Amino acid sequence: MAETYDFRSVERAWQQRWERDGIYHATGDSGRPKYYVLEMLPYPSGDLHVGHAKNYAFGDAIARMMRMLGYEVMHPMGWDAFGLPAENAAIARGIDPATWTAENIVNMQRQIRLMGTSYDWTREVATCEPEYYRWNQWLFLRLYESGLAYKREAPVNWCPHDRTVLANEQVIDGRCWRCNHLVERRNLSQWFLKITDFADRLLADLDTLPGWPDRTRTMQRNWIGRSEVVQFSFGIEGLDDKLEVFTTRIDTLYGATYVALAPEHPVIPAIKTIVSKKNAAAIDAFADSLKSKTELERTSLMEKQGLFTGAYAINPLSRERIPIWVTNYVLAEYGTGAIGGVPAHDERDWAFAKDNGIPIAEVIVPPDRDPTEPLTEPYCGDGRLIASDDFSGMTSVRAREAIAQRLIAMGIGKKAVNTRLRDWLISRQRYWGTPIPIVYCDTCGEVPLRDEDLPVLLPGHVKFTGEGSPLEQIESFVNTTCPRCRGHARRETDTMDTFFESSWYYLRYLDPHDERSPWEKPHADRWMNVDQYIGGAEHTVLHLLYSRFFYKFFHDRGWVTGHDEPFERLFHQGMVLYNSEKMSKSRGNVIGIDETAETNGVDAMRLFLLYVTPPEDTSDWTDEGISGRVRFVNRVWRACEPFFGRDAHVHDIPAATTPEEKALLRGVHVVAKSAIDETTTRRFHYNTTIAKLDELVNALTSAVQKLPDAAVTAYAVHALPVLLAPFAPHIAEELWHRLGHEKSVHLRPYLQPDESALEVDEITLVVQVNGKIRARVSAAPGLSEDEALALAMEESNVRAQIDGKQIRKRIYVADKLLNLVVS
RNA sequence: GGGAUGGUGGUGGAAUAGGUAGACACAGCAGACUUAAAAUCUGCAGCCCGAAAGGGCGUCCGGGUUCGACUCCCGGCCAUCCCACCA
Repeated sequence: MAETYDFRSVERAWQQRWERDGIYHATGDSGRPKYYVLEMLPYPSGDLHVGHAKNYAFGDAIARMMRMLGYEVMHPMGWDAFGLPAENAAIARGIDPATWTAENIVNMQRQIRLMGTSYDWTREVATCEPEYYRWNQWLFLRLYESGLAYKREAPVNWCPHDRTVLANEQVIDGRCWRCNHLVERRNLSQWFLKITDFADRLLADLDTLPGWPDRTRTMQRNWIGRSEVVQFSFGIEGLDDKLEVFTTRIDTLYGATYVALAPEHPVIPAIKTIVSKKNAAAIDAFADSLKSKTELERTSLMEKQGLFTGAYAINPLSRERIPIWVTNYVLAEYGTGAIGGVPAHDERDWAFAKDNGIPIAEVIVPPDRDPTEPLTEPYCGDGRLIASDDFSGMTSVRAREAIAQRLIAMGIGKKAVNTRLRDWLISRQRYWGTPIPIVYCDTCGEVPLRDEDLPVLLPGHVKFTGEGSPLEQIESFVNTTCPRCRGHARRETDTMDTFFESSWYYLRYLDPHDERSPWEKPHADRWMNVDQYIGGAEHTVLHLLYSRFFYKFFHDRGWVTGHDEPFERLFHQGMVLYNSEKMSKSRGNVIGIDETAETNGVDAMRLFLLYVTPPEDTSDWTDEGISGRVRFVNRVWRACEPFFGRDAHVHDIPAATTPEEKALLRGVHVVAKSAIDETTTRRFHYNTTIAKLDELVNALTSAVQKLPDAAVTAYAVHALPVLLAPFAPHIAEELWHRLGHEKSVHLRPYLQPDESALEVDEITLVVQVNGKIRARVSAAPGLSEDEALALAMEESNVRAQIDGKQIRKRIYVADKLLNLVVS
């Protein structure tokens, strides 16, 4: 009685059964080797679409494969639940951020369950729960004690109308995204984490991560931006102050024709005292004109602008007197905020000097051609120095060392390492985040809370006026007592950047209900490090760098041991388009999980997402494409259906006699080999495995017609659910039970490929003459070279090609190819 | 400007130690079943010449190494992504 496959009821029924039986729970004491596979925890934004589904289908396939290969698999899921969208929903629609977030979590949990994923839900965490964020605060206190958390003034984007700090993403064309007022740069007192202390290790240890994509490692290297520099000082004519600058090209020092300062440079007030009133006023006006500009505008979008201050610096080696300028192109936040301008040998300095009438001056390191020929563009390469006193004649490499030593000997220079990486600003003047556990006491000043004071609870049901941080306006939150002197104190009202909690959540999963510590070390010892981390490439720098920083801190404290990197292997899955276009709500072209599960089924969706492209590539969701996988699922069902209810507990590999039988048996083992190889090599190109599954099902469909009683056919039917289990878990389980098996197919070992089943008994020998294919002959494997030659010579085509010529050389690749070189 | 990655039929892709290019699928065409359609099943299919046998060309372009190159090397072009005045 043919019944069609009713994926809707089958899929739902098995999801409930798996959940009830807890088959994906990792206890940690199974005695099997561990494998920790982790997908980046999602932000609970509302609804999932097939782009998310690709990530989960992929991670789940790996988790299921590893389980079936004998590992105890840690596969947790949770919610990166603090953040701005919840607060915006609160402001826009009057919903409490906690409520909005909780509703989204419920919905997304449902959707992720609906995908039939094998998460261990007993380990679920949500970062907005006090049970989670109290450990944020606890970790903050440990960082504070270690001197790694500190407060200082920093320039930030400030909207004068809304009286709040804005994230860079909230500044659109220099204006506030909500009120459209011009955004200013303002110095505010902010909390920072001293990630720069770890710069050298974060850089060097990238070499210990061969399982990361090269591109990601390169980007982190560039982001950290380590350079070895010489730092030295110019004297200022008429002042005792020294002007610290640094350079990677100290060999060009004799070519400096000006010094350029950032407008915020601390020496500027002193300079204003020694120049004319007119100059001083001009300096202020210039600084004001840049004040409203964001860093992006000041650097990338604007022309290089500058103003001569009226003051002069003295080149410490040449003793030349050179003008001091203020400019927009020198960054206050990088290095010392001042540079020596060498127009002849630096592109930016060249452009600036030309625009502002500053002399290019002498060439110090001429290019390899005629040194008397004037430069038409800056020369930035190395060379042999001229016009540099006793350094003349040296190569750039030698001169860099010699000049550095001279400056050091003069007591005004040193070698230093500079990084582009800046300390991590974690303060946010927002409500929906972890309160920073610091109070400001009227008498003791800045005081950290004690561990027993934690958690500092985020007050609920706050009013959003849209002006400033809501926490500032809640008296009962702000006013507190000092843990040191019991006097009056005010709480810090800034909250933490949400990247703080996502920098260590992978450890909380291991011990999610612990009330005495963020995690107990034995759990970390059992499960760390994450063996395979999966997530989007957009987190290449921030999240992955912060997590590495935190893990190194934990390692230094002895809270984790082993390799001091959290993620051994990293995989960036590609995104999903719909008909080659980005999915977006405004376009109305989002393919949701609910709809596609309803119309096509979850197994078809999972198979399609794994099949269209290798997982790292961008895939294109098309209606035709998904219907191809729906057809495949139905074909699987039809092939197995005649065997339902038959007593056929087939486990041993049956004898296969005819070529068709052998091919079918081989097809089964080819799939098993492919699935296992893709997993163990960590290539994860399951698209090729599924293609081989297609071939197997095609062969099986015809075998069910032509060889319904062959032992091999029944064997293949019973093998199919096992092979399919990691990729299409529902139909695999349903078939498995219909075929008469009791236990879940997901608790079985994967099918082990058998060498003799994989053997072929006929090969195609390719015969080439001078590298061109002239014939293909079938033969039994194991041909000798002479036998191959004899077979080749039976082909009239081959004989025609070598007729009248001499065979000069024979190349024989066993069972594959014979190439005859003739002339 | 710097860096990374990639360029294969109408389409997505396969070819993972240099050895049958285009597996598998989608779209297409033809046939079977059907009153018909859908579904399903079978077959065809890189391009050019040829009735066929067969031949020529073919993995962005140009060179090179090799008996043999999608694969390795050199030079170019194009695309995508990331960073971009970092001294």
